[in-house]
Formats: sequence, C-alpha cells, structure tokens
Amino acid sequence: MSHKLDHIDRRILNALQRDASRSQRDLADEVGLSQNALWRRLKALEAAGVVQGYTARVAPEAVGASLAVFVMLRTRRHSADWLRQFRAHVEAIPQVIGFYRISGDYDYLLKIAAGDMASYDSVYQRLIQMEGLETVTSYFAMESIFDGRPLPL
Amino acid sequence: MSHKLDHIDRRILNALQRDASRSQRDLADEVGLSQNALWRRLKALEAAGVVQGYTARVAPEAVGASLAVFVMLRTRRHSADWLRQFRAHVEAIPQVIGFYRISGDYDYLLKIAAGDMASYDSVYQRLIQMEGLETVTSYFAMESIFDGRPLPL
DNA sequence: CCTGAAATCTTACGTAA
DNA sequence: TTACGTAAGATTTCAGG
Repeated sequence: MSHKLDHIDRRILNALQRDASRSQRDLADEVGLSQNALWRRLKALEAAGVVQGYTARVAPEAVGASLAVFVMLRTRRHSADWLRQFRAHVEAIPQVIGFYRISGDYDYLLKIAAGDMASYDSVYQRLIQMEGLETVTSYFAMESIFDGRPLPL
Repeated sequence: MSHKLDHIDRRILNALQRDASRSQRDLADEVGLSQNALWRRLKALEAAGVVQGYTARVAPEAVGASLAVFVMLRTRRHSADWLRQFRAHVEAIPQVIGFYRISGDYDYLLKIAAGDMASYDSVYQRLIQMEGLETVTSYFAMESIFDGRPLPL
C-alpha cells in the first residue's frame, strides 16, 4: 500500500489531477521522461492504487445540481448494528455525494447535491426517516468559491 | 448557454463521471450511438462547459493527505475589500481543497487536506493570520465513508 | 528506440424524424 | 432543420518489444 513516490511521480500525479486528458507524450515531455518510461510509471501507480481512476468533471448547474448543502448530524444510537443501518440508509440516497464521520459536536458530515430547495427538502425528509438521529443541521452553500482542488503534493 | 440535455447526454455524463478512461467505442455501444455520434456529442458537451475537464483521482493516503478537516468560520468584517483579501488569503493555501460561502451560524466552510495533526496545525496557524475572523471551528474527519460521488442525474 | 495495434479525429454523404 | 449512420482516411496515442 505504501508505494514510495519520488518527485517525478509527484509531478505526474500533480499534472493528472489537473488534467488527465493530455497525451502520455505531452506529459512525458513535461516531466522529462520518455513516453515509454512514463507509461510504466503510470501502470505502476494505477496498480498500486495511487491513481484510483479517471473521471469527467461535470458542471453542477448544467445538470440541475446547483444547490450544495452541508448537513451535520448527531446521533442518539451508537450500536454497531444501528451504525451499519444508518450508513446503508445514507448511501442509498444518490444526492449524498460526500459522507464523513467526524469528531466534535457532531458525528457525521454530509455533502448534498440538490437541484433546488424543494429537491433538497425531499432528500432531507428521506434522511430523517432514519430513527435515532438527535440533531440535523443544514448549511446551505450560497456560493461555491472552489471545490475539488488537487491534493497538495 | 444552458445546453439542453437529453436522456442520452445524461447517460454519457453518468458513465464519464464514473470512469472517463473508457474508449469512445465502448461508451457509444453502451448508450446506443455510433462512435461518430458520440464524438459529436462529447465535443458539444465540452464546448458548452457541461464537461469541465478530466481528472485523475488520487488516493489521499498515498500522497500523505490522510487527514481531512472541515473548518467552519464566522467573520467580524464584511466590507467588500476585506472579503476580497480574505478569499485571496484562503486561496493561497494549497491544503484548502474546498471553499464555500454558507448560510447559517457560520459564514464559510473550508475543506482541508492535511498529512497529520502537525501539518494541519500549520495550515490553521496560517489561516488565522487573517485578521477579522471571529470563530474558527475545526471538525476532524475520523473516517471518509465516501466522497466525490458522481452528481445524480 | 522502434513498431504494430488501437483509438481518436475529421470529412463527406445519405437518411430519418 | 437537426441529429444520426456509415464509411473511409489521416493522425495520434497506446502498449509494449
């Protein structure tokens, strides 16, 4: 799991996090490798799970997901069984695009992608059908200044 | 501007959000188009800004960014000038990978990618060098259950 | 470094809704 | 008109030898 990364690997990952549509030749030139050497490194990084995949970034407004909402919640129940059910419940809601267990005043943080208030409300209603929730607080994004920045290397 | 999406466009976007490494021929077969027709749609979606780009997904633990922290903060100042400075200040910190202006008890939500507590603390120290912050609350991710799910279509 | 295979890009034209 | 299909060819990129 601990695939040692050198500075060339980091440059490769940095570039690919920003734009994965470039050709291997371009990228190879930039990092000072032959196309073939780059190809071997890429395969190794993919095989090691460092690169988990390639995805298209879609404009939320273009697909009717302009409203981002962050939900913080505290639970009353803490049994293993309840937790498993709760996670399954949350995972089954496709508008939940991020799901973190956190420390502090709350137990979980969810990021929701909704179309508008009405569509968010239906997500909310579905969410709180789970019994055992103590507090559910919604923070609405007024503006997404940026998101999904590349991980710093 | 608002590029009307039909059912096939949605299927294309759905597939590409999950895996953008597939060949056009594969994708074309799946959605029931010729490779050529798919290519034309893709170019149109890219030109319209619906597809904003293609990125590699990198495993955070593999690049020493295992600690995710969510920072919520409230500000004391609200002048246009101060806001501009504040945003520039935040944007200049590469470990801040998400930045939202929100409603409610707090004004901003930040997502931080750090290596460990010590490296988070240096981000925190840098963050609070900005004068005019009233409250800065950190929520540490104990577990990332999932994140970066495709936008629901 | 070299190369065969594959994928992408481009043009052109005929067809269907 | 607008989008699709087929087809063919040029070019680029991939995946190795």
